Amino acid sequence: MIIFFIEVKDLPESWKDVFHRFNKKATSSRRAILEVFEEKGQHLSAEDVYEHLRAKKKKVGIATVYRNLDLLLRMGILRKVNFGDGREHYEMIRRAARFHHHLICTRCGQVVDCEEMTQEEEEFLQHLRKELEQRQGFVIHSYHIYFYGLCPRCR
Amino acid sequence: MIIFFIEVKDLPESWKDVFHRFNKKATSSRRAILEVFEEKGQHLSAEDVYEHLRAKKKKVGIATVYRNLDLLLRMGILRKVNFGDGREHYEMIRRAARFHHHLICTRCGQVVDCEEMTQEEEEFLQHLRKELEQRQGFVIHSYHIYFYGLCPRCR
DNA sequence: ACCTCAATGAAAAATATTATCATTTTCCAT
DNA sequence: ATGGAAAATGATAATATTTTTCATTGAGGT
Ligand SMILES: [Mn+2]
Ligand SMILES: [Mn+2]
Ligand SMILES: [Zn+2]
Ligand SMILES: [Zn+2]
Repeated sequence: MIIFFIEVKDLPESWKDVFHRFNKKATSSRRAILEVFEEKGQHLSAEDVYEHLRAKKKKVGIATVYRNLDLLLRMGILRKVNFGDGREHYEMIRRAARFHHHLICTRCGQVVDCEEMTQEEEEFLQHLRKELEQRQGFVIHSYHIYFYGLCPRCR
Repeated sequence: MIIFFIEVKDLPESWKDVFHRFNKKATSSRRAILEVFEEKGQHLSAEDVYEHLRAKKKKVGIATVYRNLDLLLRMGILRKVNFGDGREHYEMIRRAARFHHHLICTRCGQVVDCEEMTQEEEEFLQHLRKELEQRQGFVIHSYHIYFYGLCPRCR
């Protein structure tokens, strides 16, 4: 019985292994931050994360939030997105979820994820990427497309 | 003779007309800022512009630089680009120059313009844009592709 | 259980951007 | 050209965001 209890408690936390792989400690702050992203979704600023943590009665200093957002970024767990509102936002990169772009309303700031990508689109971007790698001598790890316009309510 | 002189002096300054069209005054600060972009090229931060102005002995307050970068942005003369370095950069949108994307080295921060776009690429992006407009109900005015990776020296 | 060093919190500092307001400049009507 | 209204500017203060500092805490290996 006790063994069973331990198992179900530890199983969802393969984050522990991820941190270990990076020689980083799986601290409660780090887990709590990841939990916020898993529960509260995308496009969170440092302040957003900080507020969500407070709401959950998990006290984490704002400096620690910044430090760990940067760490998770370097670990490839988060990616940084910029919507031109003067602060950085982060979202989780899930292997499960499709890669996506962003559609931004330049009037009200609304952000929409563009998830569906056709096979054709996928191929095209791979092609463009290869071409750029050759032309510029870069190794390209990722890309990000932002579309700007007016949302249904603002147009 | 005099008429000729006036003509060649005023001709390059159709900026005057542009400002007039927007009911904005063609002040010396604004012209000086545009001159910096014409001479010093792309990817300038507010501070960069400010420094270039000082170097040219043209004294413009930093607040005025910020105000006018924003104005030129709204007028569609500049576009804002973000390379994840904590400050906003601006570059001129020239009808003459080709639209371009950016390739960013995530280690050293180097930024490369990707200018050449094939007919195929152009068509593809128009297609994607149309599709998104339908699907999301947005009107899309522009887009921007960022590629991230390692530059030849950092790879 | 102990020990070491990474991680953290609180606060100060550094950066970047925006707001305020008195003064100056532009530009339009005379 | 001159005068005047209104916009634009400069200096500075204020705000917002992110980073640094450093004493204390806690994670994880032994
Ligand atoms: Mn997203
Ligand atoms: Mn560019
Ligand atoms: Zn909108
Ligand atoms: Zn590099």
